[in-house]
Amino acid sequence: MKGSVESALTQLKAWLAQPDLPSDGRLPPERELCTLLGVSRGALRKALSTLEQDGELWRQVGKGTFIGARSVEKSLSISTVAEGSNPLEVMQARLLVEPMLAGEATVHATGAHLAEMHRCNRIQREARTWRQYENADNRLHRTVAEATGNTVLLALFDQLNAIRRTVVWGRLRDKPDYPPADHKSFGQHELLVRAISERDQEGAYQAMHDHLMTVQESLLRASSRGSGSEPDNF
Amino acid sequence: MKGSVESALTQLKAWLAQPDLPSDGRLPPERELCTLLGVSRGALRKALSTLEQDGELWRQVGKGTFIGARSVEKSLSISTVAEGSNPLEVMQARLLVEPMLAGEATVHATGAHLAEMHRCNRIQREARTWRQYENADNRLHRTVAEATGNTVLLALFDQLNAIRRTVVWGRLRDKPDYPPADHKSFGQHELLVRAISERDQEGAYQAMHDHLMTVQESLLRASSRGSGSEPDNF
DNA sequence: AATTCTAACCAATTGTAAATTGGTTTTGCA
DNA sequence: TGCAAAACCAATTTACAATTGGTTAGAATT
Repeated sequence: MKGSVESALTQLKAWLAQPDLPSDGRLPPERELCTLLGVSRGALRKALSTLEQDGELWRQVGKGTFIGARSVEKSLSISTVAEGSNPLEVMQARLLVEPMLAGEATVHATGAHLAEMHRCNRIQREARTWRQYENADNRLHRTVAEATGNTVLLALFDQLNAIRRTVVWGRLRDKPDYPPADHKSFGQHELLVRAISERDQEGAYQAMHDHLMTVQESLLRASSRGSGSEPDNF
Repeated sequence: MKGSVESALTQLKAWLAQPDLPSDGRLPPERELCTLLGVSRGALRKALSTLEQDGELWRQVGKGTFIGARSVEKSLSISTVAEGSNPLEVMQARLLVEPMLAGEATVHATGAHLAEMHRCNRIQREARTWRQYENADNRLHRTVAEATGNTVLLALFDQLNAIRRTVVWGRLRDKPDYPPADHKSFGQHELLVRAISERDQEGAYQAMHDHLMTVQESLLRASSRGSGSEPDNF
């Protein structure tokens, strides 16, 4: 009959109105529920589908059908994301996000931000250990994010950074002992800070993009070189 | 003999100095390693223990023994970020992030992604309740993030979305009962999906940007109107 | 002829039991 | 007494079967 789906919808709504449904918001599997309501599985599924579009329940393969809104805490775990990712993917995300942050920083950066960036540049030039260089690099990138003046963007950067660290952790065994000598990054970092200082939005975007491109290139070079350590300040 | 532990420590350090140890930093299980080094398990364990106290490796039952420092997962609290933010700031972050995601989606979107986006468009056109409309909107935006094919970008979008929901949580009084009638968003959503379908990167970026601009405008209009409900699908 | 129902199959997830692994205790031996 | 070997324990991973939402093909019904 034609109205079988509507009938199923009615039956389903009536069943959901029951006061004694399980407290975890999970309703029986479709194969049980359809016999319980005396409708075919197809009709039940169409009824469930409309209720899902209304946001009154949500379904997931292998898990079940649940009342209410989907739980959000799914992919917020940094380690979970990191496990399903790889250095190249993180790098490409950085290539999209960080130049945008640099461009935004040109609009909102304060004098304190600029001073801190210059300080990072100086520390990098004078760095004598890899650790010093790396710390200054991290600090510079985060200062750019701070300079956007947007706490949400800063939180996103921190999330990206945490994912990056977790992805790299375990892969990078032995870091070099000394900072890079003939390194492009020196000049690129200074170009970046200059562009932000001069409120050159496009220039800052480009400088950050170029810098991350060289990082990506050395990353690719390293991974193609085999199991060797990943270089640069990735 | 007395110096068996010291012998084990020496052997172990020599083994760790090997250049071809596995890249994940994991050592062979104790039962293998002790035969490998020709020492008893007890002596090996004492040697491992001293190295662990020195922070040169860490161990966990059932997992293994690893070189380096334990990974630390510091979880970034969404509610903390949300408390120090506001709807306008979230909106500006969206304006910077989501058009970029849309542009990237044009490169990597699969047929399944496009089908899902069209489905969201259709549901929005046919929506009869606000909740239906809002669900489809959320779904569409998330599908765009999925279509980037980058799990890190997807995680960042989820983070941004979670912040948005938390920020809006306490401020949104009463939602309208019916979906928007003369709404710009209809056309904008369809423009967006069309641009992604046609692999028009710049067009997708622009469409998402325009869409979010109208959302922001209505948000500003609402907040200037006083304590009234924030409209649209913010 | 069209629709709907049934059954089978698929893919994601969960549940479970066995195997693995670091930590501890017991036993054997010199 | 001291140490090595074995046995045992608990946390974790792995392998595999069972469950569950999603899909498709063919039979059944109208």
